[in-house]
Amino acid sequence: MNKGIGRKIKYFRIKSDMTQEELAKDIVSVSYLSKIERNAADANPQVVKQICERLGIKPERTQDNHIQKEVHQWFNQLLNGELIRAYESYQMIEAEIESIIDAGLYWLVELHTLYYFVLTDREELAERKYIFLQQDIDKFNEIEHYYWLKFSGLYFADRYEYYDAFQSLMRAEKMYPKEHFQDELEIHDLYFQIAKVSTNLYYTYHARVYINRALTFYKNTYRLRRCGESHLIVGITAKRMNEINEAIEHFRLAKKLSETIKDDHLLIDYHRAMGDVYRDMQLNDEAIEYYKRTYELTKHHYSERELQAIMGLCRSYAQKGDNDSAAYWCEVAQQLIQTGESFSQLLSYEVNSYYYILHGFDQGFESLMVNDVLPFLKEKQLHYTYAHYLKLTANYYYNERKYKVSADYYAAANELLDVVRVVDNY
DNA sequence: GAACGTAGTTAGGGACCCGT
DNA sequence: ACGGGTCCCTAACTACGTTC
Repeated sequence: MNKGIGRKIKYFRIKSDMTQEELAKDIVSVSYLSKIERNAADANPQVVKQICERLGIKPERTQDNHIQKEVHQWFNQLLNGELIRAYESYQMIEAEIESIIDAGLYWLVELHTLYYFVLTDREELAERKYIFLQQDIDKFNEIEHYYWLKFSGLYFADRYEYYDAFQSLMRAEKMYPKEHFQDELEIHDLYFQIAKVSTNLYYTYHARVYINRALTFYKNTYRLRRCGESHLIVGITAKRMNEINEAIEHFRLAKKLSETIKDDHLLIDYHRAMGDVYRDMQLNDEAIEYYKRTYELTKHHYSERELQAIMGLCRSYAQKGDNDSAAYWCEVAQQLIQTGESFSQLLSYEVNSYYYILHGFDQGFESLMVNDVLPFLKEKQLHYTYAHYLKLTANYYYNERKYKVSADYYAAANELLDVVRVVDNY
C-alpha cells in the first residue's frame, strides 16, 4: 500500500538533517525505519502517517499526470539539445521534487540532471552528481541503468576521458531497452555519441560505422544540425582513411547546413576541419586561411574552439617553417590559457610543448613530458595521442644523443598504435 | 460447527556488523 | 564513535487440518 514511500521518507529525512534514530524515536525502532526506507517492509499506515508528520510531508501519493508530462518534456529537450527550454523546465522540476519521487521518476530525473550539468558546463555539479549516483547503481532498473551508462559515458567524454566514455557507451548500446522507446531518436543519439567518442580515440572504423547509421536517420528525419555535425565526423573519418575529396565534400555539406540553420558552432567546426585537411596535405597557406577564419569567428569568446583555432595557426606556421609567426600564435595561446577559463588539459599541454618545439628543447621539455603529459595520457588511455607524444619525446632524446632511451620510446609508441588498430578492428 | 493444534507469514525489535 | 544495514528472534495473526 505504501510501496515506494521509503525513498521519499529517506529523501526528506536527509534533507531535514535527521538521523534514522531521530526520525524513528517513539514511532518505530531504528532498524524498522531502515527497512521502511529501503522498501523492505510495508509499514502500518498509522506509522507512515506519524513519520510523514514529523518530516512535514504528505503521506499520500500524488497521482498527478502533469508532472510526468513536464519531466518527460524536459528529457526530450535534453535529448534535442534545447538548452534554453531545458533550463526553464529544470527550474520547474526542481520545485516539484516531492511529486517526482512519488511518480517513481526520482532516479530518471537524477540521471538526466547529471547530463544537464554536463551540457551546461557545470563541471563541479556534474562531478558531485556522478559520485552521488554511483553509490546507487544497484538500485537502478533496466532503463535507469541504460541512462546511467549513457550519461556517465557522456560525462567521461566531457572530461576528455574518451576511453572510459567509449566503454560506457558501448555497454549502453548492448543493453539498450528497445521496447521502452517508441521512436528511434534515442538509439541514433547514442550512435552519434559513440561516433564522436570513437573519433576522438582515432577508432576510425567504429566512428565510420556508427556515424553512418546516425546520419541516415538524421537525414530522414530532417534534423539539420545533427546532419551537419554528422557530416563533419564522416569527413574526419574519410580524411583519416586518406579519402581527401570525400572528406572535403562532407565538410562542404556541413557548411551549407550551418548557413541554412545559422549555427555558428557548426560553421566554426567546418573551418577548423578544412584547416586540418589542408594542413595534413602540407598546404599550409590554405590551412592558415581557414584557421584565421576560425579564429575570427571565435575571437574573444575565450573558448576551447578559440584555443583550437590558435593552435591550428601555430601548427601550420611551424610546419611551414615560419617560426616567428608560430611563436607569435603560441604566445597568444599561452595568454588565452592564463585568462583562467578552463581549457582541456590536453590542449594546454600542447601549447606548452609547442613552446619548447619553437624555442628549443631543454630539460623543461623532458620534465613536462615525463612528469605531466605522458602520465596524463596514459591515465586517460588516449593511446593515439599518447603514441604521438611518445614519439615526440623519442625525438628529443635522439637529438640529445640518448639513443637507447629514444629507441625505447619509439618502440612503446609503435606498440600503442597497434593497440588502437586492434581495438578499432574488433 | 466449536475447540484445539500446528505451520506459515508478517510487523517489529535487539544485537551485531561494517564503512567512515 | 556514529550512522546505517543485516541477521535473527518474538509476538501476533492467519490458514488449514483434526478431533470431539
